[in-house]
Parts: sequence; structure tokens; C-alpha cells
Amino acid sequence: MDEINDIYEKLGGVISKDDFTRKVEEKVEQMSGLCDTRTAAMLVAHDLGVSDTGGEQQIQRISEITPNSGNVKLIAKVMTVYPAKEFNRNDGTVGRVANLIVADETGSIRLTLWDDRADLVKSGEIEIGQTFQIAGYVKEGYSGVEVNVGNNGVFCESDEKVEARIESKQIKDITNGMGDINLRARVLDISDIRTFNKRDGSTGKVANLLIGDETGKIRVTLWDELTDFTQQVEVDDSVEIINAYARENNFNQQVEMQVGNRGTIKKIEEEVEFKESFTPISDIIPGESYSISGQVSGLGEIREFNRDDGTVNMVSNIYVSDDTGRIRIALWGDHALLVDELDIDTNIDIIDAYSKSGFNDEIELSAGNRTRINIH
DNA sequence: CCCCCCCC
Repeated sequence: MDEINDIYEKLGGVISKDDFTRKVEEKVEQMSGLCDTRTAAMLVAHDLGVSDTGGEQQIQRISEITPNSGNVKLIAKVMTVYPAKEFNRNDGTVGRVANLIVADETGSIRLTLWDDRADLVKSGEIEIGQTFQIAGYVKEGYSGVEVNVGNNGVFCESDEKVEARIESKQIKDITNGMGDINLRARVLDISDIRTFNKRDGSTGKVANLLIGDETGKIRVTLWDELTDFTQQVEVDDSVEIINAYARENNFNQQVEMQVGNRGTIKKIEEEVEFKESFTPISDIIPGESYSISGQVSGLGEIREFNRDDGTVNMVSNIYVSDDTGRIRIALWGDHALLVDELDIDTNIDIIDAYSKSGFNDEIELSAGNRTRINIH
């Protein structure tokens, strides 16, 4: 309460102490709890024409925040809200912590709220899209630079208009281990939702999207409730992903993006461009994923076979030629049926097929369930 | 945390 007194002192008696206190309480009320008393007092003082009440530090642009920024004041919009967590302090009290991603016109940053402020997250009072006046201290956190709002900080809803800019990564710049990835991309392929058993015995859900931008494409894995998104989106829609992380898979060491319970994905109106890049057939080497474009130059029969695990599958083989060469393509599963629709010279694109050294040591492409085939 | 490069 001392600091409120200090603020009152600066008013030079333009209002009685009681009136001031009442106005401060009203202000807190107006902000429906999303404002602390000290900030409310400064706002009241400001309303009364007195702006020199202390905390008039320069508003910091998010892009200019560095680990050494110290105490900062910013106005930013909530982009992501993570669930609050509780922990036990050494003194026996229960601490609370919650993280947000907030953004202004220049970029986005992680905000860590402690205790009373974290409770605002827990009670659902903080929503995506709200704008806040924030004062806190900067430190290097677990996943990069973050602004911490403790008991001496300010976290107060603001009616300032903030045109939030999410700093978008380009797909080509995504590397293994990267966190807090935001990007906009175009949906190229959508998987079914699969269920699996977690180690703890519960059932998990997983689904994938293949997305692309002007710089490349990448596979995205969605977990649990987020898998529902695959039902709401179509190929060629554009999406924005906030707070994903990148990991190498242990199958073919490809870097993939994961969107877990800390991340979000949504459709956006803006169209992200993507252009498939096709490899000349003569450039294909074994052990990579390729897309090729050419004409059908050979057609085989559909064959059924038993896999080692006893399941039945089918395969057919076709040949495709372009200006540089000719290659055999094994069409697996449902793709095998395509031979019935194809004629010699049909224009065909085989997208994301895996190359390997096959029959007679010749290089061939495998068109499996992640391969897309367009006939035109 | 899941899946996947399987035929003759």
C-alpha cells in the first residue's frame, strides 16, 4: 500500500485520499481483477492528469528485448496460454507458475507469470487475443529469453490496439531441437488419426500433416486433442502453427515438427505459396525422398503378396520417363490400383516417393502411403 | 509418446 501512497503524494492534493482509494478500487473492479492495485493507482493518477508517477518507463519493443534488458515494460497481446502449474517451495508454500506467449508489432516472447498472476491463468481469466500492459524482468529461461512477472511486476489489461506480429520461421530454417517455432504454411497432405497405447497405459492419439512454404516442406505431428484439427482442414488450406518444436525422428533421421499441448494450430485466410520441386529422373540416388514429373512409359500387373507379419498387401509396378531418364515405380497398397487408370504417355507426378536400389540393382521409387500421385 | 520404405 506504501507505493500507492507514494503515487497519491505525487498528485499534490487534487483529490482526497479517500476518493483516490475509491477510484483505485473502481479501476481494479473495471479491469475485472486483471490489474493490480499499483497499476490501477497509476492509471487513476494518469486520468487525473498526473503522469509522472514513477513507472513511466519507456515501452519496450519485444524484438529489442535481450537477456540483459533487465526490467522492462511492454504492451502485448496474448497469443498462447499454457496451463498453470503448481510446485512446492522450500518454505512449505505452494508456488504457481504459468507461461504465455505474447506479441507486439515487432515479435513475440514468452511471459512467465508467478503466483497470483499464474492464478489468473488457472481460473481461465486470461484469453488469447487480450492485450496487457506488462512490467517484469527479463531472464534467460529454459526455452530462451522470457519476461517474468512476479509480485512487483505489472500485469494489467489494456485497451491499446496491438497489431501482433508472430515471427514466422521458414521451413528451411527449422533444425533439430528447435523450440517455440511459429510458422505459416500450406497443407499438402493429411493423415488419418491413429491411436496407440502410452507407457502409462492410457490411450494416445496421433496424426500428421505435411506442410510446405516457399522454402520447403516438413512433416508435422499432432498429438491427442490436437489431432481433431486434421478433420477441420483440407489440402491447400493455409495454417498457422504456434509453439511447435522440431525433433529428428528415429526412423530416417528426418527433422519433423511436433505440436503438443503447448502448441496451437489454426487455419488462416492468408494463402501461403508452395511449389513442388521435381527432380530429374537421372539425378535420383538411393536412400532419399523424391518427387518426379513425367509420362507413364510402362505398366505392370497388380500382385498380391503376404508380408512377414502375415498381412496381405498389393503392389504394382509402372515405369515413368522424363527428359532425363526412365525409372521403375513400385505402387504399394491402394496406389497399386492406379495401373487400371493409367495409359502409356499419361502425364503423372509422383510426389514424395522413396528411392532405393531394387531388383537387378536398379534404382526404383517406392510409392507408399506417404506418397501422393497426380495424373493430368 | 506414433507411423513408415513391404513384391518379383
